[in-house]
Amino acid sequence: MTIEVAILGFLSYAPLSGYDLKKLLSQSESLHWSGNNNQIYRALVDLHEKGLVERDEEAPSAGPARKVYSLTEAGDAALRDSLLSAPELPEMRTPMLARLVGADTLSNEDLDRILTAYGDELRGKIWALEEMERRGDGIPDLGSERQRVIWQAMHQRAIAFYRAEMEWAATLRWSVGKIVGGAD
Amino acid sequence: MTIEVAILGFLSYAPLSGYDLKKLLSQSESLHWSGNNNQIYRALVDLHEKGLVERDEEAPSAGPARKVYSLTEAGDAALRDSLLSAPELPEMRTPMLARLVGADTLSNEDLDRILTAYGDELRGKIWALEEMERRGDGIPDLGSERQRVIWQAMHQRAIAFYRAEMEWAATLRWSVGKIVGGAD
DNA sequence: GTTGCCATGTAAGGTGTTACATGATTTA
DNA sequence: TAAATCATGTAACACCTTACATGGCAAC
Repeated sequence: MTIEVAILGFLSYAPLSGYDLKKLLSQSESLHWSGNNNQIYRALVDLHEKGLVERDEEAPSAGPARKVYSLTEAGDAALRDSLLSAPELPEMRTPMLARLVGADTLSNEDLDRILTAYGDELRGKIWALEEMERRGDGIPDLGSERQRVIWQAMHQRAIAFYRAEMEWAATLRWSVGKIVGGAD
Repeated sequence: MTIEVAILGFLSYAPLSGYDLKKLLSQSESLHWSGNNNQIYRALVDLHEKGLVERDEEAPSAGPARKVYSLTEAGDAALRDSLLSAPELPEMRTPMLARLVGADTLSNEDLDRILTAYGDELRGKIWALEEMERRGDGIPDLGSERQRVIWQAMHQRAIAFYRAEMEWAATLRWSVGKIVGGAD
């Protein structure tokens, strides 16, 4: 379970509440997590049952009750184990590719329009991510200098992914445009 | 539902059975589909109930029974609609990024080892995809010349994705190696 | 006094995977 | 005769998302 690894990772810096984790996870673009609660609170219950995290219930003098989680020794070991286990390959999910299966039903104009719209959408996303970077948003302020390099690289990876997709769409648009030379 | 779009797309070329579709879908790397049956046969039932496909049951003189599906007019319209609707952004799922959240618990050596192993894994994947390409595998033999350019581009996109990830891992390895200059 | 943030959780459902189950035909 | 391919389907479960539900505190 990939979210559990991320949670254990974050807890390796400091004890955190579910709410804290939710913010950290949804903040970070490259973790591409929707920000839903269901998953996180259930993952924490699960990790607690497995003895990988400890729960500390704060009875607050002011503000809402918080449950603060921290790594146990077993949790620390489990984190190391999953970091050192055989790496999993990444995957891309691009609905556009599924759409293009049926592209032969489209006129050249429509196909061009679609690829252009896709490129525009991607440009917007890239712009937003670059803007985040400029503001220092989306990059957790946790860990060593080495780790800060890693956070940066993760963010860069997300940007590069969208940029590659944008360039791919532009190239494809050019290729299919060239074939028919304006026919249709 | 992204798989339904792909199915409608394939059916726009010719009537096909569930088995045919299964082969086409799992063949194509960029559609990144596991090849499971559950999904596909249920999707076909679903599309049939919605009136988007027609089912033709072949009573065969030899061989097993086949149910051959073809697009209805409504199906054709639905396909066009989904192609022309607002494009969805792609996503990458990279478990490695989730792992790297906890990278600060690792020594420089271990981190280096992990990134190296990841790069090797990616290299293997890229090699396999390039091999497929050389053999003309993984690219459906369907549609116009324009469409063949699209199939090619889809395959190229998958390769480029893994290659970008491999280069990213190498760069990160170099960056973190530089920071500490061999310390630990 | 209403909006926004802190903080916890649940319900329902969509999407996808692995594995199971069956049986005929073709190829080595 | 054993293995691969053709062909259909089901069961169980993992993962992830949207939306719902509740309540206190802070700021404007």
